[in-house]
Amino acid sequence: MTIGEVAERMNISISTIRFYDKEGLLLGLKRNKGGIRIFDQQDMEVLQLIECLKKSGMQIKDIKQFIKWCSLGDQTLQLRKEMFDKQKANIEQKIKELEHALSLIEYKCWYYQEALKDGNEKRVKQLTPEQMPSVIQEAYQQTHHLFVDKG
Amino acid sequence: MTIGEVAERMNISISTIRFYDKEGLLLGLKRNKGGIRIFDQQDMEVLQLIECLKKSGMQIKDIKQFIKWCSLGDQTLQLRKEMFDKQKANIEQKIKELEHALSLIEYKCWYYQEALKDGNEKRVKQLTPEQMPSVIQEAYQQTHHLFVDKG
DNA sequence: ACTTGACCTAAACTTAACTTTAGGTATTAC
DNA sequence: GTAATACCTAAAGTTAAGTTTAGGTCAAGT
Repeated sequence: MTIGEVAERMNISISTIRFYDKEGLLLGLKRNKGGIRIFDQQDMEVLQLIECLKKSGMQIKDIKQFIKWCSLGDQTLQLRKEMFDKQKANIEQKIKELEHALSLIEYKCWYYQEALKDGNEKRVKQLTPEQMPSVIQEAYQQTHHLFVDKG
Repeated sequence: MTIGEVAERMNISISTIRFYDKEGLLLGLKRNKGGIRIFDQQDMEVLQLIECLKKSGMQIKDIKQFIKWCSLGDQTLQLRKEMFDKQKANIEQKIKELEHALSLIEYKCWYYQEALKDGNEKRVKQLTPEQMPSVIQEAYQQTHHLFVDKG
């Protein structure tokens, strides 16, 4: 496959793929006699791995390091394991933070929904936790130290 | 409180706080006669809200927009609600992506742990899902289309 | 009086991850 | 044969979210 086909299939831009190649993330990528990149199934899989690791918050330079380690064989197994152990902890932490943020946002969604019923924030602002739906109450109790008077 | 005290308490750098102020995120922040910023409890709460929204992936310009809407009163309630509804969907999507990435990473952690027992990847590379621990099997089945031959 | 420390501003710099531009090659379509 | 396409490189530009720098004010301590 050519770069254009890969870009369309995977929904990544052509320039991004070339950028990854330049950065050394696509080790072993073949070219034809004219210098044009030819992608096979494995190259596609590397690209998918890159996208997944990026979504996990890993930086390009670390993905590059990992890919380089892969090419160096068994003596880098320990390093690769440590990298993933660390990344696992990173993701778990991120998920926790997002869940916490979600609590706040869910409270806010409910808050504004109530405020809109009245056209103003007076009533909802004065509600005590006991007067909130239990789902919101939980969100509120996790995050109410964050709430601003202004709403 | 002064900027230095706030920075230390909240573990944000002084320059970041000044940057937020310059960007208009700290509307209504007072100064003393010498021009020095004086923070009260409400300003701290706004800062906490900013940190939380940032962690949720919201951009500074959107946080700024929200804060501006707050200052415009009840006619912006609908807009504020829509912003949070949208942000709620964003976070839920992000959590899903992270959980998917976590599956891959958990598989990788297990993979390298097994590989290290042998000093190479030969055995672990050939295992079928039935031969994996069930937790890993689930992760594998969600993500095995991503795996590269090289490990 | 003078030095120190905490504050101030404006403006330049930084970093990551791309994207855009400018100029060139090679294959296919008419 | 020439025009349109899809590819190529190197280098400059972009954006977000800060950080750093340079130069200045002000209050407190010695």
